Amino acid sequence: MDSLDELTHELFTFFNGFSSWENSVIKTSELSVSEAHAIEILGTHGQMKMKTLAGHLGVTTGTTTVTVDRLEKKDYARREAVKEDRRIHLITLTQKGQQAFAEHHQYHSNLTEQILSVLSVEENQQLINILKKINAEAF
Amino acid sequence: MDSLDELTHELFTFFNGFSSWENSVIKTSELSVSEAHAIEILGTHGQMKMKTLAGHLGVTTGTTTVTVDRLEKKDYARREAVKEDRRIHLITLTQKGQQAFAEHHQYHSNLTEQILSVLSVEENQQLINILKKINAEAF
DNA sequence: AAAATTAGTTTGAATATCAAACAATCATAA
DNA sequence: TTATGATTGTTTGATATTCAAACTAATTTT
Repeated sequence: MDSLDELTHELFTFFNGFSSWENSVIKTSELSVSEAHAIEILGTHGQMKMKTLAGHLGVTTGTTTVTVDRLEKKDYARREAVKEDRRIHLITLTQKGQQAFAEHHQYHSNLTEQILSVLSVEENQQLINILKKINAEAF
Repeated sequence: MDSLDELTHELFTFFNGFSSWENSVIKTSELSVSEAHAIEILGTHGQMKMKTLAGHLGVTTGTTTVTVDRLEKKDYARREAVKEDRRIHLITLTQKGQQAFAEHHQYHSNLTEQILSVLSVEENQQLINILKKINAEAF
């Protein structure tokens, strides 16, 4: 097996491990996968309009309407009117939504610690360095 | 921002980039996400029974029945009887299914090359080394 | 002011998913 | 060897997810 194949294999094994970990974490919450993703985006980037949220989620605005409806019903988010343009609604996390975001972030930190525990200090630095490069340039 | 937070951020940025890349690749095909996942698992591990496939997919056997029905209808996979135990069906990729798997694998290689292009030879080696450790021990 | 554009919602259809009930087959124990 | 129990996979009924296209309301352009 050449180096390209080897890296491909390790990359996708890693990705799949991450995926199933993420899914199992979400299943412990009261949220669906799409709701959890919306909360993560809103928590990370702050309030935004429907169209921007749809863009981040990679789905249509129609789908996003439904997701935000459910989040609103469960009191994780709310729509806020904008005076300057009454077509626009800013989606904002409620207290409960921010709480859920914080909890989810804690889970992420836990996984990172788990990963760190199998790496040396030097490897940790290498990994940060490499990920920064990839994130900035590769996608 | 401490080192743990920094790594958490880079890890999940990387994971999200990977996710949306994977989804956009699947959207170019005639396959749904769940069908593509099933093909990837069957292509990687070879033929297996429903229950094992369901386990790999992280869904119930009921859901897997539906997925395999569709793959069979589109001629990507077929059920094979087992003489020793007639309850079991081995799910096998057809020629067309293997073709689809090969194409998908090619996409994966392309992404890996894209990632490699922003790394030095040394960083490439570091990344393989680190991923191997994580995949073997962390999840 | 009319026409075109934009933001978001609704609708109708296909797919995804689960839990629970079910049918067929196999294994075990009396 | 039969009766009981366990396993494998399918079906069913319900809810969730998603999209494209039609639609409404508001804003911008001409």
